Amino acid sequence: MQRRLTKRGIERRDQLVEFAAHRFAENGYHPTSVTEIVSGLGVGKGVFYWYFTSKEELFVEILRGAQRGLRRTQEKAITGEGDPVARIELGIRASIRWLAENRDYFTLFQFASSEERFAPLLRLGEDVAVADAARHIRAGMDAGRIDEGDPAALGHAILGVTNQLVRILLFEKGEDPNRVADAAVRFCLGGLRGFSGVIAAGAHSPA
Amino acid sequence: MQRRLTKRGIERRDQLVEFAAHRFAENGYHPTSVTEIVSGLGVGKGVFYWYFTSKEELFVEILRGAQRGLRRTQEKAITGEGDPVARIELGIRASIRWLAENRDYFTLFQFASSEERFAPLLRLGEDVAVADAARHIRAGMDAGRIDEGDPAALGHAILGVTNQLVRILLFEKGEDPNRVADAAVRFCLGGLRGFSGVIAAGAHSPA
Amino acid sequence: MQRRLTKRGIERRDQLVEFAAHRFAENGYHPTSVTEIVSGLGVGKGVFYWYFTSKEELFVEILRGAQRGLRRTQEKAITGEGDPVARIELGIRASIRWLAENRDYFTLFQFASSEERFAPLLRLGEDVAVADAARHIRAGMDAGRIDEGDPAALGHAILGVTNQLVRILLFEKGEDPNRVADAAVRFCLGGLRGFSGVIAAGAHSPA
Amino acid sequence: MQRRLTKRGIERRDQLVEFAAHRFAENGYHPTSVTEIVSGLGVGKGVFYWYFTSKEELFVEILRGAQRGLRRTQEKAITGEGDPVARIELGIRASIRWLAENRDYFTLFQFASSEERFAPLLRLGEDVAVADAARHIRAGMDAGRIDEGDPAALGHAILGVTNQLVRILLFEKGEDPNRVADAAVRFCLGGLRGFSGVIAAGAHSPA
DNA sequence: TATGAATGAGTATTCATTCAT
DNA sequence: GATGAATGAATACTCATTCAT
Repeated sequence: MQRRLTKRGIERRDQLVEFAAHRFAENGYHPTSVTEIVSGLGVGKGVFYWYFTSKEELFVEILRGAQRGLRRTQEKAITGEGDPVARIELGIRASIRWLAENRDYFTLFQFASSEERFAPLLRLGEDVAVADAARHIRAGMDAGRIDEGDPAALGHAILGVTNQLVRILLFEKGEDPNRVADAAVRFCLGGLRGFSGVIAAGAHSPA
Repeated sequence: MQRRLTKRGIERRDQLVEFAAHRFAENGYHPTSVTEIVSGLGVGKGVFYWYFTSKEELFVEILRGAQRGLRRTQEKAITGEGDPVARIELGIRASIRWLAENRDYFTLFQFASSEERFAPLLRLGEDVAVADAARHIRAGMDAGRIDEGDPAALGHAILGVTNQLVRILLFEKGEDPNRVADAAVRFCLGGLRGFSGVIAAGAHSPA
Repeated sequence: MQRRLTKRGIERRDQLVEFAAHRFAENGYHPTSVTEIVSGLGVGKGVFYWYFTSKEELFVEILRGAQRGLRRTQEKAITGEGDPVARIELGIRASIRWLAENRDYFTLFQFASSEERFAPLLRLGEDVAVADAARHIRAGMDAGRIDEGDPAALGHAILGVTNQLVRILLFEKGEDPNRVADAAVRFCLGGLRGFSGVIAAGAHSPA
Repeated sequence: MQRRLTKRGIERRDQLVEFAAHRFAENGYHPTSVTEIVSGLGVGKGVFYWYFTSKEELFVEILRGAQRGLRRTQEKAITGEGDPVARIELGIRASIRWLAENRDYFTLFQFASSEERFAPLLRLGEDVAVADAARHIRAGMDAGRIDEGDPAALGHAILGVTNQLVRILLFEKGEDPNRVADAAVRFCLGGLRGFSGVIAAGAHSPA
């Protein structure tokens, strides 16, 4: 929706985004009704539709904002670092730090990934982050510091580790973000160096 | 619901479970209505509530069945293998094989993880699998084949890698399950051996 | 909506159609809400959507039924009459009689004609009736009893006269249907014989 | 609403009337929202309620304006013509010409006739036009050029023919206004001369 | 005069669940 | 075991109107 907003309008809009993000994270997207959002803010229902064309649009906006925030944090973190492996490490640490501070958004990412409507948008953001990582991985390979392999796949592996450890160690067990980051970094950098496996690749078990 | 079912009753019930699982995976849990399920099977609504007390109960049952299936596959795969690292590898490969053949369930796991109601049940299953892996990891550490660390955390890291690669490489890019397994195994075994990182652990960036 | 209805179901459905037709006629289609319809019948809201997919569908169904009823009446009226002009007259009289007894439907026709969504359906019915009349008119022309001209246009002229006189004389002034029919027939049969006009055709006033 | 308007105010008001009339005709009165009207003109909502107390008031105003316009056209057309039948003919021709050039208003008349709220106003205008015609008809009867009968009823019959032929021939089939007028005049003048019917008046079919 | 913001009752429709047969 | 019918609270969204500035 394109609307010229006054200062007051911008504030209202931000209020809505923030409050809704919190409720969505806490209660789920579907179970959170528009009525709940507006009455939680003590405003009329029309207010919601003055700022957003639909509940879906609001969610997409929240998602976009969160992705932007995470990405900025990552970029800021690796600025000035030249070593590709170090850049990867810094990226992982920055992501975990950001997620620790934005638990709501992490939950929203989780949900978005499970709905056909939102998953593509989420993937878009993931792909950008993974492509970034892949560039560093490529550089690491060229420098002989990382085993040859598909850089994008390795980037996704890092994403998988990070998300799972954040969910379990950080949010479920309440561990310290830095220790979670240590564990993630250690596993990922080890993973990047690879290991051929006990069972010869190709000698797969029968279907 | 506990009901003594005739043979025909059992078939009906299974039909419902199977059909619903497919629709839930395809369309989402919330967007799929009970009406849609029963009319898709050409039966009346009473049938549904004869076998299940609620839509939620049905979903839980589907989830439980899927977890049971995955677990059995994993157990079967490692039976007879004594080496702990090989057991881990076999477990990873078995999981990926099973997920490749049960895409619907993978999607359902995703969704379950995003709803407060179902997440605990999902975690339960994950914890069992992770505990299994952790035992092998512990054994690997004792044998000096795996770097010291928190076995459960490492187990979760493996889970994270596996799920992400399955989603992206297998389902999104359509790669061959065996090649996906190769990539996952390689990354995970490397990860288990760890790598101390370029930046000294503990020397974290400022919050 | 295709549904196997029990006897009770058919009754309910008929109830809904009848009641809604009355309310639509009395109050207008838009101003009459689904809530009003169901609560007027003392049933839950779901009942409405058990029988109809939408308010619009219900209206279309009402419209179709009314058109069918009018048409049947017209057909029955002219059965057995061979003279084309007499057939026209009988058709006019039958229409007016039917409209007098189905005032609600007349009002609904009026409304339908004013909404882009429903107008085409209405025109379809009108066209059928006009085509019927046009056949008789054609026959009348061939017999030299009606002036040459476009039969369809003449049929529409008859329709226009009939509807307007029904609205004004019958419904507004409350005149007797037979007298209204007399006036309509007289005007229409005169109109069919035509009159060249005082001002020469073609000598049109300036735009 | 009575407000002393500046020149600019009058222009704004006219803009609103014109634009709204077009949207109402195109899209229907109910489906066209005030928001749509003001945003279509690129102004705020306050503007609307500065000039009109309600959407309904605006519609009434549009209707009144249209009726005034049509009436003026009719009056101008018959000015200077003394023969009553010719006056009728000129009136019909003028009406059709005006409707051809004001299709939007024709549609609005249609709608107004179908809503209890607006119908009385519409009838008022119709009655004026019919009364006019009735005077000429009366004169024609006195001069023996038109069959005896109820002049008002005959006036309405003319109105019915005109409206229907305009809708079908002019708007639906896109015929030339002059040819439509020829057909209408011919039918109406014929109708005024009447025809006793094949079936004896009074010998009505059974109810 | 005009704007953007807000109101809140109202709308059509959905849907998990229950009921009578 | 199974059906069609019914429930009614809930949902997302609309819109004529009002208000503060």
